[in-house]
Amino acid sequence: MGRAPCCDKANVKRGPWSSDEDAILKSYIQEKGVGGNWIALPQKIGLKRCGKSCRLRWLNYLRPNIRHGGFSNEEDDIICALYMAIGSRWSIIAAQLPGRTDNDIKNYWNTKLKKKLLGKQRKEAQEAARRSNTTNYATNIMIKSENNYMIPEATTHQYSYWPQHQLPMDSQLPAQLQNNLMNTSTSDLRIHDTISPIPFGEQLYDNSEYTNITSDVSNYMDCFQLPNPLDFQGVSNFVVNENHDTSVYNPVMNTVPCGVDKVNGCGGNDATTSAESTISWGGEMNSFVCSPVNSIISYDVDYAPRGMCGFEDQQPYLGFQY
DNA sequence: AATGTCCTCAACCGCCATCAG
DNA sequence: GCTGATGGCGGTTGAGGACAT
Repeated sequence: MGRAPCCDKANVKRGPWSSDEDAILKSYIQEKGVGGNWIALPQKIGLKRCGKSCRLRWLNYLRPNIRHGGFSNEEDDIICALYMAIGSRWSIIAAQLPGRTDNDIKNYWNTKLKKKLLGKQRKEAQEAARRSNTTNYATNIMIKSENNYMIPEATTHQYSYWPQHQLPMDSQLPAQLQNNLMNTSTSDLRIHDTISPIPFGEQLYDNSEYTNITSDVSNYMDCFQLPNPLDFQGVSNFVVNENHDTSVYNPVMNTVPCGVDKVNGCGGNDATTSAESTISWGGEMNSFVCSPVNSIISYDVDYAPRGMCGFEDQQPYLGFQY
């Protein structure tokens, strides 16, 4: 037996709101507030609407200071960066864009931004294919470009994307890691010893229950104003960039903290957590870490998202450092 | 002008989390 | 701890407008 509906569907009006209905709802809420009960509200003010519908109408349209349409390039960047980091958690993304609603951002992404980025990616992929001197650091390395987001097309219903940048091999990459990367085949790179020690991280792989990195993860979560760090209960195996000041996280400045995924029991249905499905893992991932965007190294082992480090079948993916 | 197709976005649906009793 | 009510959210739908033929 399913749940009882929140309202009597036969006796509620559906479809677009009239200006009269808007006026009634708006004036009441502005004067008296919601009163903590959306379900009871429509009856109280004489609207033949479902309480949920009232709530949606208020939040997405009638609420003061709502902006519609006309997304700026800066907003595009923020949406892209956040989508990249946390996936389709529109409410969190909306919280970073004053005046924008999650519904608006979701619509904007689905109808425009995704296509825009895909188109750009196709173009760049074609250009890159023409360049015979493209440098591959690994057999599955992604095509590089400058300062652009890219969306892997071989994803399912959602897209991941990642800004692509030239690997700063000469100056920023620690010498040992440079050697490891240049002298190691792709398959070897899946052995975590190859990329150990991690220059900035504390612990690449530890199958123990938790690590002291969990608190750092919580800090990252705070950056995104995630309401409940326990969503990420079980997170461990994290590489944390100690030089990355989470307090100044700014998508526009290309500093992306990390995303997380549940660690244990990641397979099967559990593998469809928001972050994971969004990023479209190729395999079962235990965790991942994003490095600052402007110094990504792009590997794509088993379709792992680029510029990240993860674990599959208890084996770490290759790294991403700079 | 008529028709078909595509696009946009407001609104709905259903699931999950939270909370009170 | 259990249950039902409610809130919150992401995915999806479909009406209507824009555009193409």
